[in-house]
Amino acid sequence: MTTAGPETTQQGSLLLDDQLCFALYAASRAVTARYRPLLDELGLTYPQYLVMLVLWEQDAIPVRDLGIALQLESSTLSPLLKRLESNGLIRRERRLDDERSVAIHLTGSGAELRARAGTVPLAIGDAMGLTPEQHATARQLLRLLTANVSER
Amino acid sequence: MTTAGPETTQQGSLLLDDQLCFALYAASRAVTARYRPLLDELGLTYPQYLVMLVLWEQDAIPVRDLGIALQLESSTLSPLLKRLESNGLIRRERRLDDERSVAIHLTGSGAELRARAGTVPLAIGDAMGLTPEQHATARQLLRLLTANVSER
DNA sequence: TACGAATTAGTTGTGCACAATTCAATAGCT
DNA sequence: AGCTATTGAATTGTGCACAACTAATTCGTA
Repeated sequence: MTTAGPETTQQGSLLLDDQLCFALYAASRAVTARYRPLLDELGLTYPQYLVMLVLWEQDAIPVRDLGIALQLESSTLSPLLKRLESNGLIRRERRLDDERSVAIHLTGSGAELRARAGTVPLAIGDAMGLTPEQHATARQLLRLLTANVSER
Repeated sequence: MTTAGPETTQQGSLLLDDQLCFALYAASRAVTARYRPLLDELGLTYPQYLVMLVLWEQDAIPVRDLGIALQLESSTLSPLLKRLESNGLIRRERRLDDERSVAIHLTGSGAELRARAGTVPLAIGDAMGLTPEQHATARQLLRLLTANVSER
Protein backbone atom coordinates (compact mmCIF):
# COMPACT_ATOMS: atom_id res chain seq x y z
CA MET A 1 0.00 0.00 0.00
CA THR A 2 2.89 2.31 0.69
CA THR A 3 4.81 1.70 -2.53
CA ALA A 4 3.68 3.77 -5.47
CA GLY A 5 2.66 1.85 -8.56
CA PRO A 6 3.06 3.01 -12.15
CA GLU A 7 0.10 5.33 -11.63
CA THR A 8 1.98 7.48 -9.11
CA THR A 9 0.25 10.68 -8.08
CA GLN A 10 1.24 13.76 -10.05
CA GLN A 11 1.11 16.38 -7.36
CA GLY A 12 1.41 19.32 -9.75
CA SER A 13 -1.01 18.03 -12.37
CA LEU A 14 -4.25 19.61 -13.53
CA LEU A 15 -5.75 16.20 -14.26
CA LEU A 16 -8.87 15.56 -12.22
CA ASP A 17 -7.91 12.00 -11.43
CA ASP A 18 -4.55 13.06 -10.01
CA GLN A 19 -6.10 15.34 -7.44
CA LEU A 20 -6.31 14.12 -3.89
CA CYS A 21 -8.69 17.01 -3.29
CA PHE A 22 -11.20 15.59 -5.74
CA ALA A 23 -10.94 12.13 -4.20
CA LEU A 24 -11.69 13.77 -0.88
CA TYR A 25 -14.62 15.79 -2.17
CA ALA A 26 -16.13 12.78 -3.94
CA ALA A 27 -15.60 10.47 -0.96
CA SER A 28 -17.22 12.91 1.43
CA ARG A 29 -20.33 13.24 -0.71
CA ALA A 30 -20.50 9.49 -1.34
CA VAL A 31 -20.36 8.74 2.38
CA THR A 32 -23.01 11.35 3.12
CA ALA A 33 -25.21 9.81 0.44
CA ARG A 34 -24.78 6.42 2.07
CA TYR A 35 -25.91 7.88 5.39
CA ARG A 36 -28.97 9.52 3.92
CA PRO A 37 -31.47 6.64 3.95
CA LEU A 38 -30.39 5.63 7.47
CA LEU A 39 -30.70 9.16 8.80
CA ASP A 40 -34.00 9.71 7.02
CA GLU A 41 -35.45 7.10 9.37
CA LEU A 42 -34.30 9.22 12.30
CA GLY A 43 -35.53 12.44 10.72
CA LEU A 44 -32.00 13.87 10.60
CA THR A 45 -29.72 15.27 7.94
CA TYR A 46 -26.05 14.41 8.08
CA PRO A 47 -24.90 17.71 9.64
CA GLN A 48 -27.78 17.48 12.11
CA TYR A 49 -26.60 13.96 13.00
CA LEU A 50 -23.13 15.33 13.71
CA VAL A 51 -24.61 17.94 16.05
CA MET A 52 -26.56 15.21 17.84
CA LEU A 53 -23.37 13.14 18.22
CA VAL A 54 -21.77 16.04 20.06
CA LEU A 55 -24.84 16.56 22.24
CA TRP A 56 -25.07 12.87 23.14
CA GLU A 57 -21.50 13.17 24.41
CA GLN A 58 -21.97 16.45 26.20
CA ASP A 59 -25.35 18.03 26.84
CA ALA A 60 -25.90 21.72 27.53
CA ILE A 61 -23.07 22.85 25.30
CA PRO A 62 -22.79 26.46 24.09
CA VAL A 63 -23.23 27.14 20.37
CA ARG A 64 -19.68 28.39 20.32
CA ASP A 65 -18.27 25.03 21.49
CA LEU A 66 -20.44 23.18 19.00
CA GLY A 67 -18.86 25.32 16.30
CA ILE A 68 -15.39 24.49 17.54
CA ALA A 69 -16.11 20.76 17.73
CA LEU A 70 -17.60 20.59 14.24
CA GLN A 71 -15.56 23.40 12.69
CA LEU A 72 -18.71 25.17 11.59
CA GLU A 73 -19.62 28.86 11.65
CA SER A 74 -22.52 30.25 13.61
CA SER A 75 -24.07 31.21 10.29
CA THR A 76 -24.30 27.49 9.53
CA LEU A 77 -25.27 26.34 13.01
CA SER A 78 -27.91 28.93 13.85
CA PRO A 79 -30.48 27.88 11.23
CA LEU A 80 -29.58 24.18 11.66
CA LEU A 81 -30.22 24.41 15.40
CA LYS A 82 -33.45 26.24 14.72
CA ARG A 83 -34.60 23.27 12.63
CA LEU A 84 -33.55 20.78 15.31
CA GLU A 85 -35.48 22.83 17.85
CA SER A 86 -38.62 22.99 15.73
CA ASN A 87 -38.34 19.20 15.33
CA GLY A 88 -38.36 18.91 19.11
CA LEU A 89 -34.90 17.38 19.56
CA ILE A 90 -33.17 20.27 21.30
CA ARG A 91 -33.91 23.33 23.37
CA ARG A 92 -31.99 26.60 23.42
CA GLU A 93 -31.44 28.52 26.62
CA ARG A 94 -29.58 31.72 27.06
CA ARG A 95 -27.00 31.21 29.79
CA LEU A 96 -27.56 33.01 33.07
CA ASP A 97 -23.90 33.70 33.75
CA ASP A 98 -23.17 35.08 30.26
CA GLU A 99 -26.15 36.27 28.33
CA ARG A 100 -24.25 36.45 25.07
CA SER A 101 -24.04 32.67 25.08
CA VAL A 102 -26.80 30.20 24.21
CA ALA A 103 -26.59 26.66 25.58
CA ILE A 104 -28.06 23.77 23.58
CA HIS A 105 -29.91 21.14 25.60
CA LEU A 106 -31.27 17.78 24.53
CA THR A 107 -35.00 17.30 24.95
CA GLY A 108 -36.47 13.96 25.99
CA SER A 109 -36.95 12.85 22.39
CA GLY A 110 -33.49 14.14 21.50
CA ALA A 111 -31.99 11.91 24.18
CA GLU A 112 -34.17 8.95 23.19
CA LEU A 113 -33.01 9.20 19.61
CA ARG A 114 -29.58 8.05 20.69
CA ALA A 115 -30.75 4.47 21.12
CA ARG A 116 -32.23 4.38 17.63
CA ALA A 117 -29.01 5.86 16.19
CA GLY A 118 -26.88 3.16 17.78
CA THR A 119 -26.94 0.91 14.73
CA VAL A 120 -25.85 3.61 12.31
CA PRO A 121 -22.05 3.64 12.85
CA LEU A 122 -21.70 -0.10 12.37
CA ALA A 123 -23.87 -0.06 9.25
CA ILE A 124 -21.74 2.69 7.76
CA GLY A 125 -18.49 1.09 8.87
CA ASP A 126 -19.65 -2.08 7.18
CA ALA A 127 -20.50 -0.24 3.95
CA MET A 128 -17.10 1.44 3.94
CA GLY A 129 -15.56 -2.00 3.66
CA LEU A 130 -12.14 -1.03 4.98
CA THR A 131 -10.00 -3.25 7.17
CA PRO A 132 -9.43 -1.90 10.68
CA GLU A 133 -5.89 -0.98 9.59
CA GLN A 134 -7.11 0.90 6.53
CA HIS A 135 -9.76 2.62 8.62
CA ALA A 136 -7.17 3.78 11.16
CA THR A 137 -4.72 4.85 8.46
CA ALA A 138 -7.36 6.84 6.64
CA ARG A 139 -8.46 8.58 9.81
CA GLN A 140 -4.90 9.48 10.75
CA LEU A 141 -4.05 10.79 7.29
CA LEU A 142 -7.23 12.86 7.12
CA ARG A 143 -6.52 14.40 10.51
CA LEU A 144 -2.96 15.19 9.53
CA LEU A 145 -4.19 16.69 6.28
CA THR A 146 -6.82 18.78 8.04
CA ALA A 147 -4.30 20.03 10.57
CA ASN A 148 -1.74 20.95 7.91
CA VAL A 149 -4.23 22.64 5.63
CA SER A 150 -5.83 24.62 8.45
CA GLU A 151 -2.53 26.16 9.51
CA ARG A 152 -1.94 29.90 9.68
CA MET B 1 1.38 4.12 10.73
CA THR B 2 -0.27 0.77 10.19
CA THR B 3 -0.16 -0.44 13.77
CA ALA B 4 -3.00 0.79 15.91
CA GLY B 5 -2.02 2.58 19.10
CA PRO B 6 -4.02 2.77 22.30
CA GLU B 7 -6.42 5.15 20.56
CA THR B 8 -7.65 2.47 18.17
CA THR B 9 -10.67 3.40 16.10
CA GLN B 10 -13.98 2.29 17.59
CA GLN B 11 -15.92 1.45 14.48
CA GLY B 12 -19.23 1.10 16.25
CA SER B 13 -18.89 4.13 18.49
CA LEU B 14 -21.08 7.20 18.60
CA LEU B 15 -18.14 9.39 19.60
CA LEU B 16 -17.49 12.14 17.10
CA ASP B 17 -13.74 11.68 17.22
CA ASP B 18 -14.01 7.99 16.39
CA GLN B 19 -15.85 8.62 13.16
CA LEU B 20 -13.91 8.38 9.94
CA CYS B 21 -16.87 10.05 8.30
CA PHE B 22 -16.39 13.18 10.35
CA ALA B 23 -12.66 13.26 9.60
CA LEU B 24 -13.62 13.07 5.94
CA TYR B 25 -16.23 15.79 6.17
CA ALA B 26 -13.91 18.11 8.08
CA ALA B 27 -10.96 17.45 5.78
CA SER B 28 -13.01 18.13 2.69
CA ARG B 29 -14.19 21.48 4.00
CA ALA B 30 -10.73 22.43 5.25
CA VAL B 31 -9.18 21.73 1.85
CA THR B 32 -11.89 23.68 0.08
CA ALA B 33 -11.29 26.58 2.44
CA ARG B 34 -7.59 26.47 1.61
CA TYR B 35 -8.42 26.66 -2.11
CA ARG B 36 -10.74 29.62 -1.66
CA PRO B 37 -8.27 32.53 -1.71
CA LEU B 38 -6.38 31.00 -4.65
CA LEU B 39 -9.54 30.43 -6.65
CA ASP B 40 -10.90 33.85 -5.77
CA GLU B 41 -8.06 35.26 -7.86
CA LEU B 42 -9.32 33.22 -10.81
CA GLY B 43 -12.93 34.15 -10.17
CA LEU B 44 -13.88 30.51 -9.53
CA THR B 45 -15.51 28.58 -6.74
CA TYR B 46 -14.17 25.15 -5.91
CA PRO B 47 -16.87 23.16 -7.76
CA GLN B 48 -16.48 25.52 -10.71
CA TYR B 49 -12.73 24.83 -10.65
CA LEU B 50 -13.44 21.09 -10.82
CA VAL B 51 -15.64 21.64 -13.86
CA MET B 52 -12.86 23.66 -15.50
CA LEU B 53 -10.37 20.87 -14.78
CA VAL B 54 -12.55 18.47 -16.73
CA LEU B 55 -12.99 20.92 -19.59
CA TRP B 56 -9.26 21.63 -19.81
CA GLU B 57 -8.81 17.90 -20.29
CA GLN B 58 -11.66 17.43 -22.74
CA ASP B 59 -13.49 20.30 -24.38
CA ALA B 60 -16.99 20.06 -25.84
CA ILE B 61 -18.20 17.55 -23.28
CA PRO B 62 -21.91 16.89 -22.73
CA VAL B 63 -23.42 17.90 -19.40
CA ARG B 64 -24.18 14.26 -18.82
CA ASP B 65 -20.50 13.25 -19.01
CA LEU B 66 -19.52 16.13 -16.73
CA GLY B 67 -21.98 14.76 -14.22
CA ILE B 68 -20.47 11.31 -14.48
CA ALA B 69 -16.91 12.61 -14.13
CA LEU B 70 -17.69 14.74 -11.08
CA GLN B 71 -20.49 12.57 -9.68
CA LEU B 72 -22.87 15.53 -9.65
CA GLU B 73 -26.54 15.76 -10.59
CA SER B 74 -27.84 17.96 -13.35
CA SER B 75 -29.67 19.92 -10.67
CA THR B 76 -26.27 20.92 -9.32
CA LEU B 77 -24.53 21.40 -12.65
CA SER B 78 -27.20 23.35 -14.51
CA PRO B 79 -27.07 26.50 -12.38
CA LEU B 80 -23.30 26.19 -11.90
CA LEU B 81 -22.78 26.06 -15.68
CA LYS B 82 -25.13 28.99 -16.11
CA ARG B 83 -22.86 31.02 -13.81
CA LEU B 84 -19.74 29.93 -15.66
CA GLU B 85 -21.43 30.96 -18.90
CA SER B 86 -22.43 34.37 -17.60
CA ASN B 87 -18.81 34.82 -16.45
CA GLY B 88 -17.72 34.19 -20.02
CA LEU B 89 -15.70 31.03 -19.41
CA ILE B 90 -17.89 28.53 -21.22
CA ARG B 91 -20.50 28.32 -23.93
CA ARG B 92 -23.41 25.88 -24.14
CA GLU B 93 -24.51 24.44 -27.45
CA ARG B 94 -27.25 22.01 -28.05
CA ARG B 95 -25.85 19.09 -30.01
CA LEU B 96 -26.93 18.72 -33.60
CA ASP B 97 -26.95 14.93 -33.58
CA ASP B 98 -28.97 14.65 -30.36
CA GLU B 99 -30.90 17.72 -29.39
CA ARG B 100 -31.56 16.45 -25.88
CA SER B 101 -27.87 16.86 -25.13
CA VAL B 102 -26.03 20.13 -24.41
CA ALA B 103 -22.29 20.26 -25.03
CA ILE B 104 -20.11 22.55 -22.92
CA HIS B 105 -17.37 24.40 -24.79
CA LEU B 106 -14.54 26.51 -23.42
CA THR B 107 -14.47 30.11 -24.58
CA GLY B 108 -11.20 31.89 -25.27
CA SER B 109 -10.96 33.24 -21.74
CA GLY B 110 -11.95 29.86 -20.36
CA ALA B 111 -9.02 28.28 -22.17
CA GLU B 112 -6.66 31.09 -21.16
CA LEU B 113 -7.53 30.61 -17.51
CA ARG B 114 -5.73 27.27 -17.58
CA ALA B 115 -2.33 28.95 -17.59
CA ARG B 116 -3.20 31.05 -14.55
CA ALA B 117 -4.52 27.96 -12.74
CA GLY B 118 -1.29 26.07 -13.28
CA THR B 119 0.23 27.09 -9.95
CA VAL B 120 -2.77 26.03 -7.90
CA PRO B 121 -2.19 22.26 -7.59
CA LEU B 122 1.39 22.68 -6.36
CA ALA B 123 0.37 25.34 -3.86
CA ILE B 124 -2.33 23.08 -2.48
CA GLY B 125 -0.10 20.02 -2.53
CA ASP B 126 2.42 22.02 -0.55
CA ALA B 127 -0.18 23.13 1.99
CA MET B 128 -1.34 19.56 2.44
CA GLY B 129 2.11 18.72 3.71
CA LEU B 130 1.92 15.00 3.02
CA THR B 131 4.83 12.92 1.82
CA PRO B 132 4.38 11.45 -1.68
CA GLU B 133 3.72 8.09 -0.03
CA GLN B 134 1.07 9.51 2.29
CA HIS B 135 -0.49 11.36 -0.63
CA ALA B 136 -0.70 8.17 -2.70
CA THR B 137 -2.01 6.14 0.22
CA ALA B 138 -4.69 8.69 0.99
CA ARG B 139 -5.81 8.84 -2.61
CA GLN B 140 -6.00 5.06 -2.88
CA LEU B 141 -7.92 4.68 0.37
CA LEU B 142 -10.37 7.42 -0.56
CA ARG B 143 -11.03 5.82 -3.93
CA LEU B 144 -11.53 2.44 -2.36
CA LEU B 145 -13.86 3.97 0.19
CA THR B 146 -15.86 5.81 -2.47
CA ALA B 147 -16.16 2.69 -4.58
CA ASN B 148 -17.30 0.56 -1.64
CA VAL B 149 -19.75 3.08 -0.32
CA SER B 150 -21.28 3.77 -3.74
CA GLU B 151 -22.11 0.11 -4.32
CA ARG B 152 -25.63 -1.06 -5.06
C1' DT C 1 -16.76 53.99 36.61
C1' DA C 2 -17.09 55.17 31.88
C1' DC C 3 -15.96 53.64 27.46
C1' DG C 4 -13.76 51.34 23.69
C1' DA C 5 -12.43 46.54 22.30
C1' DA C 6 -13.62 41.85 22.16
C1' DT C 7 -16.89 38.07 22.28
C1' DT C 8 -21.22 35.56 21.07
C1' DA C 9 -25.26 34.66 18.20
C1' DG C 10 -27.83 35.73 14.65
C1' DT C 11 -29.03 37.74 9.78
C1' DT C 12 -28.29 38.34 4.88
C1' DG C 13 -26.76 37.04 0.42
C1' DT C 14 -24.49 33.74 -2.72
C1' DG C 15 -23.49 29.25 -4.20
C1' DC C 16 -23.49 24.38 -3.90
C1' DA C 17 -25.98 19.54 -3.33
C1' DC C 18 -29.66 16.62 -4.02
C1' DA C 19 -34.57 14.59 -4.39
C1' DA C 20 -38.53 15.02 -7.01
C1' DT C 21 -40.60 16.63 -10.92
C1' DT C 22 -41.19 18.39 -15.65
C1' DC C 23 -40.49 18.67 -20.50
C1' DA C 24 -38.54 17.80 -24.89
C1' DA C 25 -36.19 14.62 -27.82
C1' DT C 26 -35.03 10.11 -29.02
C1' DA C 27 -35.01 5.05 -29.22
C1' DG C 28 -37.36 0.81 -29.33
C1' DC C 29 -41.04 -2.04 -30.41
C1' DT C 30 -44.98 -3.79 -33.00
C1' DA D 1 -45.70 4.84 -39.12
C1' DG D 2 -47.41 5.06 -34.46
C1' DC D 3 -47.05 4.38 -29.62
C1' DT D 4 -44.53 3.88 -25.35
C1' DA D 5 -40.46 3.91 -22.53
C1' DT D 6 -36.18 6.03 -21.86
C1' DT D 7 -32.91 9.63 -21.81
C1' DG D 8 -30.96 14.42 -21.03
C1' DA D 9 -31.36 18.78 -19.10
C1' DA D 10 -33.66 22.04 -16.46
C1' DT D 11 -36.72 23.64 -12.54
C1' DT D 12 -38.36 23.63 -7.80
C1' DG D 13 -37.83 23.23 -2.95
C1' DT D 14 -35.02 22.22 1.17
C1' DG D 15 -30.87 22.38 3.65
C1' DC D 16 -26.09 23.19 4.27
C1' DA D 17 -21.63 26.35 4.10
C1' DC D 18 -19.44 30.54 4.45
C1' DA D 19 -18.28 35.70 4.10
C1' DA D 20 -19.78 39.96 5.66
C1' DC D 21 -22.37 42.31 8.73
C1' DT D 22 -25.36 43.50 12.95
C1' DA D 23 -26.75 43.63 17.73
C1' DA D 24 -26.26 42.56 22.43
C1' DT D 25 -23.30 41.61 26.17
C1' DT D 26 -19.04 41.46 28.66
C1' DC D 27 -14.31 42.66 29.60
C1' DG D 28 -10.22 45.69 30.20
C1' DT D 29 -8.35 49.57 31.44
C1' DA D 30 -7.52 54.21 31.95
